[in-house]
Amino acid sequence: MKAATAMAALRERDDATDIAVGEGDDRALPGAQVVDRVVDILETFPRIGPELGVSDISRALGLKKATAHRLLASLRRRGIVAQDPVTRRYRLGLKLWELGSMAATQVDWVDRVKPFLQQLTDATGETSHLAVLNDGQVLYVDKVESSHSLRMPSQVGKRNPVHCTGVGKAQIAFLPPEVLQNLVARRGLSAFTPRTITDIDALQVELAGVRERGYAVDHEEIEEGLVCIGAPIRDHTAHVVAAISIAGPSSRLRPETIAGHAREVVAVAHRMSAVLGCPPDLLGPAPEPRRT
Amino acid sequence: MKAATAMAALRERDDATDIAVGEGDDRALPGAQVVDRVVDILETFPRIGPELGVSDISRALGLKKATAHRLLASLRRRGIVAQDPVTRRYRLGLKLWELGSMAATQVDWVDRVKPFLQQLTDATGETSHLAVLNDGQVLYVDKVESSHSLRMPSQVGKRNPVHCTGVGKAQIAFLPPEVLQNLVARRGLSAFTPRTITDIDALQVELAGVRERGYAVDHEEIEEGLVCIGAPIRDHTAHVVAAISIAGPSSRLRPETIAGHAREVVAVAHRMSAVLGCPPDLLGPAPEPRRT
DNA sequence: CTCAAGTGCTCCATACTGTGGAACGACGGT
DNA sequence: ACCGTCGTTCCACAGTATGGAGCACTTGAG
Repeated sequence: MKAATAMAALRERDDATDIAVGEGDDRALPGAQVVDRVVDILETFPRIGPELGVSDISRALGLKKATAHRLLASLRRRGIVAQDPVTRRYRLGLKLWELGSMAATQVDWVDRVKPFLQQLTDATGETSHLAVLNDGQVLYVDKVESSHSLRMPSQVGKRNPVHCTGVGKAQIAFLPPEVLQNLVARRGLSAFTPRTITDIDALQVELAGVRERGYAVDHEEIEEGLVCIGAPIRDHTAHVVAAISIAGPSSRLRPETIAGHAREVVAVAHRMSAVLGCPPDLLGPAPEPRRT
Repeated sequence: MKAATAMAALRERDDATDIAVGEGDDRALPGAQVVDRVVDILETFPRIGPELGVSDISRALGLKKATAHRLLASLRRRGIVAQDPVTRRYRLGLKLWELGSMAATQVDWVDRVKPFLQQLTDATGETSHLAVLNDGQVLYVDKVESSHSLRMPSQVGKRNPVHCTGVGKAQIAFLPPEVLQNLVARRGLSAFTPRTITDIDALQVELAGVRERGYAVDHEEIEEGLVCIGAPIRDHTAHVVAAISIAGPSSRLRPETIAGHAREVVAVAHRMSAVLGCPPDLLGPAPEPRRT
């Protein structure tokens, strides 16, 4: 039952919004204006900068300065945003972080699979990520840094497109076809590098390969020199609820070493799925274990 | 400069609200009603339960069902809350977690000191915590679990009183006297166990000891059988900005072993302070290093 | 099965609430 | 001293959120 609610939590907007035809539905329903503006303000901080003044926000959102100030003052009183006492500029507050961490613990399985991430980094020596599908993008939930000096900046809380990431392809490969169509229609297939897959048919072929192998590879499709290997995690109903990946420079994750690393990724993913109660026979393809 | 903003971010409401005489200041300023109601709704989830219906919330907050529904619908549209497609009940959404994690990365030093927490747990074998002072309470920002089977439940994102925790006492010991007075006046000194310090004068004596030793000990003051050893972390201006602690059962953290463990805690805290640019001569008392 | 009490949700006239133009004092840079 | 910009305050207006009433539906007891 816990897993059932966990699964529901995952699909969130993917069930509600992705399947729905449009997404910019009835925007002007009553009670929405202030709420929308508040959320807009909060989303401005990640977008523009970590520390913003009233004027910055009013300019970025087209609000009057007085309005922006009033909303910010209300949010400050509640600790949602904080104000630097000397510069008088605002930043996101710790109360917001507190609420956010409560949201995370509600997705109860996250805590249960986190320990395995460390195993993955230990086994491969590369940075590993845990990500879920949310609102048509992948959202990085946790990571364990590689000990190598060459590594990526922090990604926890960040979003990325699904079609050019290991964790993305590992998850969308198992979506119902019409949901995938909808997702692509809404988010598009933007190119980030020459190797990004921008054609829907090519993507379908790629995803068929993912289903067959049980893991997904991102060959510098979102960033030059960055290679990822991702594998899906399934809950007790065998639905894909998240994905893990390792990420490293193409100099370390070379074509001839990828299969070996993928074995580790899939092995850890299967262990996570088992913890979530996934029946062993529904785990999906497992590469033959390393001979010892 | 990064450290300067980091410091400001810490003190947030402690400068703004704690020092101010009252805290329930001008509540009825315009633009506040909807914002307050929205924050009230969000805070209801941690307080009542992780999954609430419209009626639950309207009852808990005294809102009309229609109002609660309208606000929840607005929040859902933005992903701040999510709705289970079958039970139609609401829970905190991943967008909130996303925003919260952005708030955390804005306190940029957190990422810089996190690696040291693992060192502390490795050295002591106990669960270690990183916490900041916020709104007159300690807020747990990160933790590394002990490998022991006997351990505490997840505390990240949770709040605790300052007067009966290692991380709390380690921080309030270095507050300006009037700020401490204010804090105690607002939060009180509630008793959780027979050993909780509930007298302000006794607390002052205890805190003087903390300043002298450079670390704070919680001897089952918040929970029977739970012992914590905390030490402060200072930024480049030598201000205390956070604290770390180890926590374990009184059976493992016995009186005769505490001094030894405290050495480790203080050593790691000093290492963290050094990373934040604290001048070595302002680190505070350092117990003589272990002889090798 | 029936009924009643519960749920989440919708509608709409009312009036309360948030809006934004204008103005203020305070900085910080020319 | 100037000017531009900052965050902040004020207040009349009107646009917006409010909540009572009622909807369709599920749940559980009789």
